[in-house]
Amino acid sequence: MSVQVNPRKRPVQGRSKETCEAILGAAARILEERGLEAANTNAIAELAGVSVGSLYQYFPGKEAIFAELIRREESGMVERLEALVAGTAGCALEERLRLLVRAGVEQQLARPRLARLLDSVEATLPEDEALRAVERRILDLIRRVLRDHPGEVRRRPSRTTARDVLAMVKGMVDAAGFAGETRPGSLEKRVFLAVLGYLRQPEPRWRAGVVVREALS
Amino acid sequence: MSVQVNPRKRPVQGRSKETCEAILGAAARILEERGLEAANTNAIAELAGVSVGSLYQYFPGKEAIFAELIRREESGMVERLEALVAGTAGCALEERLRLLVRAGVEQQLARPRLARLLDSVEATLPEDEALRAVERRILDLIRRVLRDHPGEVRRRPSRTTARDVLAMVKGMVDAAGFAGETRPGSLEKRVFLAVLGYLRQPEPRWRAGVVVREALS
DNA sequence: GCATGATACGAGTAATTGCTCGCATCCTCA
DNA sequence: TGAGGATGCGAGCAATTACTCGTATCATGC
Repeated sequence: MSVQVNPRKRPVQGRSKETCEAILGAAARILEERGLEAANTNAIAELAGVSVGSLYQYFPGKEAIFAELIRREESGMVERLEALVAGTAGCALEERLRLLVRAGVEQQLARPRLARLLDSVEATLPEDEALRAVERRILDLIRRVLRDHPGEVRRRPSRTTARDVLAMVKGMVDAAGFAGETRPGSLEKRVFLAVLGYLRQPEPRWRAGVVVREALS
Repeated sequence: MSVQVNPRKRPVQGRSKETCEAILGAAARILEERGLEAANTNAIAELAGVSVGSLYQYFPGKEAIFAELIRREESGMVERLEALVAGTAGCALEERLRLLVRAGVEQQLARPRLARLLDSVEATLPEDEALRAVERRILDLIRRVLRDHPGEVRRRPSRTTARDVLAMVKGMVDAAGFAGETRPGSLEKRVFLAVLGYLRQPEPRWRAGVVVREALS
């Protein structure tokens, strides 16, 4: 019943490493070119130029392949972001946010369809502690930046705020990729504005008595 | 090869309407409770209490069922939103946005997993003119609201701005639903702040000479 | 009530997909 | 160099899934 998402056996020789890479690369290409339904083990093995037997030697099933792709994508991302945060410790909030946004946009726009699909596949996979840890690191990193500039931000540096920021970035970038935007410049600027706007927007002051009559019958 | 997403035959008698509804309801429940992989035609028919033969009488395949679910969801949404915009013609921008956000949040949070899955399924379906039309109506509606309050918004009322707003709302609400948020109040407020912040955030003034040294080796 | 079309049924078939296993080949190291 | 482990192979079986079709039942108009 339950789905196994961990690799079955670690490759030790050089050629088996290549086999694994070929499998992962083929899975990625099929996902982005033909979609999730087309990404079955036979098709992956064939495009990889490898037999199904070899595939199953290293992965217990296609979910494990997807999971490995996600792990690589996410951990590459988080390491880039953490280096960025560490390397801009003295910089202004706007500069740091701009760089973080740029990294996120570039990552997601490099292979938009693949990134989008991996995101949605991730939601269907069983809980993976390694992935949860990476997710936490990203959220913590956002909170750290917010905490470094207390006077400039009106949102609390909570997990919720971090999740909101991450979600709006992902949402906007995914939509842009889907709509065919490929030049990162304009998108990056808009995402940056959105993030900054959310963090700086003051709580609205309720003018007493302003109640909207229900607009629907 | 290509996938047919239009219904095969319109039900004319009452009982066949019920059959169709049962099929659509069962498909929705399987999607939200067991995920996309489990939503095959046999399972849908069984849960609907209907034979596969009956299912295929009205839908050429499972994709057509999903497409119908999406069409209903989207067109229900767009009609609610359009009524809202029309009914608040004289109101302040903030009130109108708040109501729009509320409608979106409530819709998506009513059955978060289903809404999320339908969104990702939609991306894999072939182009459907009816769905593109609904999408356009939503974007136009956002642009109309922006145009109604020219002095209060710093973004152009373009398709891109509308897409950005829609994407950040969807992104935030999806993430919140996935994280287990069920109370709409707090989420609604944060999404509202994000939208307002994006629309009002001024373009940053570049202080000349502020260039960030590359933070990575 | 009966003729006709609409609706429902579900066993059964074709196609797809997941996965195994026995055997061939390659690599490493003593 | 040869023994043993690592790697690769792919035919083929089992399980799943999509879908059809002959038959039975129901609804409606006459």
